[in-house]
Amino acid sequence: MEWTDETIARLRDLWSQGLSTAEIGRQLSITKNAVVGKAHRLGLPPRPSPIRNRKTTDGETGTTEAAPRRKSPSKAKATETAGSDLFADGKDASPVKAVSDGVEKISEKPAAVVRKVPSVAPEAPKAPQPAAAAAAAAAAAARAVPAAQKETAALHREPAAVTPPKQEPRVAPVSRPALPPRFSTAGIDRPTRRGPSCCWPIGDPGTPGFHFCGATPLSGKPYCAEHAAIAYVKIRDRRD
DNA sequence: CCCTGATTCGC
DNA sequence: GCGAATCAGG
Repeated sequence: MEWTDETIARLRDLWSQGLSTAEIGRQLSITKNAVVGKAHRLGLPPRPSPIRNRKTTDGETGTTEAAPRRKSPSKAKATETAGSDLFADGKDASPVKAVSDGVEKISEKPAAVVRKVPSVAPEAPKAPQPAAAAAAAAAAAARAVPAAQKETAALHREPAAVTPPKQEPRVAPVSRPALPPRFSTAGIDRPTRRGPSCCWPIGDPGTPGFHFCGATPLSGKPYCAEHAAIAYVKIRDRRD
């Protein structure tokens, strides 16, 4: 992973918006582990952890030993680059758009939806805490959507034709080259100019045409005026 | 099971 | 510094 200014800016932004690490990872086409790891290294404020504070400031139990770790890390590491050729050949993800046309509601850019939800609070768009809370709630809501649809599908299940989707609710159940997100930002065009630039994603992350807006952002915001309007205010029909 | 974030530690 | 493996709670 090449941590450019843009990716770091996006990480920071998405992180502060309260998106889950996995969600951020999906947008950046990296794993949640990478997101968390980088966030820590950047000293980003930790968000409410689902687990208990394993380490209190002080050793209190003393017997806090549970050291079963590592099995064969190098093995998993080795396969890392092997799968990348999946989309390295001529086949790109061009059919994605066409196929996803009818199902994009439940699969395309879930975070984009999330991003504009907290904007429904016109009073305090600046307040970090409420915004983060709203974003978190929105994220939960976004997750609930596909889940609800899954439930509905289950309820109306036909005895004849049932295709067990198993998981991946965010991904269209239709045949599509399931995004091969392993795509470094290396090939993505980035602003030649140094300094702040709008990091609004254009296109689908991980696909060949993906790039960032690159326009001059509002001061203090990671997006330009146009995209900041979409990101922070107004719930509107957005078309890329 | 699924999800989440946190931590560890080989690279 | 990076991130997969792992842990651990909901």
